[in-house]
Amino acid sequence: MNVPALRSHNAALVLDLLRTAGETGISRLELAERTGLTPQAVSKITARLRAEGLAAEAGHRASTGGKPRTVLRLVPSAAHAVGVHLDRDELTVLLADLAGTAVALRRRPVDLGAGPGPVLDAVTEEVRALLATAPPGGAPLPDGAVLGAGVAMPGPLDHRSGVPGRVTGFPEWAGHPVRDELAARLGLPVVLDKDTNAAALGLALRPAAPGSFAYVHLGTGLGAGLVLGGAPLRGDRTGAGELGHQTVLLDGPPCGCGGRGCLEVLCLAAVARGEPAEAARILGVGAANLVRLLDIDQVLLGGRVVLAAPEAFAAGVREVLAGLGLTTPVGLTTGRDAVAEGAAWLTLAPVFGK
Amino acid sequence: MNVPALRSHNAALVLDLLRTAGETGISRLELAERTGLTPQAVSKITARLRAEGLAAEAGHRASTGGKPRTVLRLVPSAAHAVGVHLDRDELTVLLADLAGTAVALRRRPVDLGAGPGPVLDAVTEEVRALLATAPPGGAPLPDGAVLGAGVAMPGPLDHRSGVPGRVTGFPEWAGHPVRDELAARLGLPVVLDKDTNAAALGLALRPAAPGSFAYVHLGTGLGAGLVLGGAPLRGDRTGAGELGHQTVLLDGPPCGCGGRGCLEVLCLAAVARGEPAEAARILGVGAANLVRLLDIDQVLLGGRVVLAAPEAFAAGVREVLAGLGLTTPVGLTTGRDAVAEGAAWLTLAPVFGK
DNA sequence: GCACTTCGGCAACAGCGTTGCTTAAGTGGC
DNA sequence: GCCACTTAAGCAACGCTGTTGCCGAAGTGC
Repeated sequence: MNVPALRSHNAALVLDLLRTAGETGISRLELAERTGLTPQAVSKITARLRAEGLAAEAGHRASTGGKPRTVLRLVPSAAHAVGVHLDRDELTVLLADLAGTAVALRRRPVDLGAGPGPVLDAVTEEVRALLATAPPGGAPLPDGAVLGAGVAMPGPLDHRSGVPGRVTGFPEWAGHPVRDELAARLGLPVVLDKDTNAAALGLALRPAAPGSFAYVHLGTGLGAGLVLGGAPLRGDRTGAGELGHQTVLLDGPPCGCGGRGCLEVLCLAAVARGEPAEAARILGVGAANLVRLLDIDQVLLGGRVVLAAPEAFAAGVREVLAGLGLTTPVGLTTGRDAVAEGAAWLTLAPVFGK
Repeated sequence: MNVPALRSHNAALVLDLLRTAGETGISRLELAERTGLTPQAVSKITARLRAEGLAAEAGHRASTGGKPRTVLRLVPSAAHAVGVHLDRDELTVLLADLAGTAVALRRRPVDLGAGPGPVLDAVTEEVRALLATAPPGGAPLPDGAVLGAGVAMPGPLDHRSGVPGRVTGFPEWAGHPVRDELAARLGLPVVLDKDTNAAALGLALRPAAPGSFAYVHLGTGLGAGLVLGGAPLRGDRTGAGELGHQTVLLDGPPCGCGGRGCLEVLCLAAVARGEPAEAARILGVGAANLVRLLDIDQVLLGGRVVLAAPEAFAAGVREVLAGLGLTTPVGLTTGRDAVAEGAAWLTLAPVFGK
């Protein structure tokens, strides 16, 4: 690392603290304490950030016997990013500001099975329309205000090259250079990642997020996004989080993956049989395995099947954990746009050194 | 991060490259390429390291039409660390040099069940004896040459505070300040960690180690050390790697942990029944779960039970992985001192920024 | 009204890696 | 044997980082 890299490292550190402070804001001295830098260094860094329009002063704290601290806040409108959630049957595109808040959103049905050509046409159209109209009622976005686009889709795929692998049931996507093609079409930097990873990233960057947690997604399939020590775990082949094909029943029913007794098969079979309590129990066993293996701080449940009966699933999972003496909190994700928001974070995160 | 921190960061970066280059050595220009620093910066850094005695010039490369590159090497004898493996029935202490090579070793039987008092007496005695006699035939160690001691023992424990939890079958250790007491007795900085974590750390720091792997240990129990992206995963409660209590047989035989169908119970039962092939198959299922969930690059098997029939276990695990279409390499750890060597790395690793 | 406390900017500074140049030490053509 | 060329590595000057010392600004409380 060299001196310019040190500079941007520290700027990102300060920006991230401004971000997590949210609308409450944070003073220069608090920034100094949290970063370990001297107050004078923080003054210089925040002066640069203010000059760039990324931060602004916003009132004062109460005095404690001397000059009151000046509160600084992130300026969310200083930059934006596009988040694209390309699901099997639906396309969601949204524009997020620097704080990750969605300021505009478009949605339309798609069929992944139609292949990359027509689907990427649809993505391009929707993103262009999104940028042309957003923000609603505000001034049009100036040049350079959109940092890029993050695209989340079902795995398997390779996040480094931005190329999908053999998506189950959608063979025409395998090997298609989705990231590079979209980058060329949109004229923006594009990042591609698995849907569960994007959702987990978005959850990890919430101000009160625990350091390590698992986002367990039960929808058309079963997958997880793992966040360990604040960072999403992807693995070299973007394969991490394949919770659905964990063997939890030796010599159990066969699965299309070649294995037997896979968590996904058992859990979805219970759902199909109309036994939600059993599905929740099986999901709980999978969650307990995660908690014990990875020593995580929290389990977050999401996905269509879970959100159809959220409290029942949460209670079922909690019961399994409690039965093993685990006190790990079990939460629920809200809203259907978690993946699209996380996709926007794929582009925003580097600004904050994440 | 401030300027002095930047300096030591880069020094650690260079030291780590010198370490992984081993006896082959590495030239200044190669260091510059690998670190991204300019050759001149590398020259300054290596000059400081040479002045401190941590690095030395060692010959030249063949010329490629100009001045031949000067080869630099780590000076392993520049510093040492103590590694302590405190197992249920045996105590191993060794002295490792800066390259992690054991230069002296002592071993004696102990009984963890005797409680912290007599056992820590034994540790103190053995470490003192080790330092008094080592290195054999060489000059006595100068002051400050021993950076500290790493202690590895069976979990559960808290690596941050250096205090064991309720070790199964050894309740008198729970809450005993092992790290602080040993630090006071030895007059050295002490780091405490789980045996599997220490072994995994040592394996992770071998020059050719993959970025992500699992060290699966089958001995008196079943545990794993997880290395993800080059760094051991410990978790906030040092609980990561609890592979033994993964449920792999829903509603299977009960386990002392409160669960059912735990991998450890099934695997050890197969061993006890004299069915090593079945034990290997079960272990393979556990390994496959790890590979799929974490997208790791390699599985390394170790522990007394495995090492009693190493090739049979490796073959059995490979077969399960292959049956699932996984080509992840399965290796074996050699030698009974892997944990003690890893324990020494607990102290050495920070020198190299690890 | 004044002493005191606390915050934050100005100016000078030490030290980082970088740049431009020089010297050292080889190869290979003639 | 000489010389042009190539490559490696150190010296000196430099830009820029965060730090230190100091001072004015802006509050509180006797």
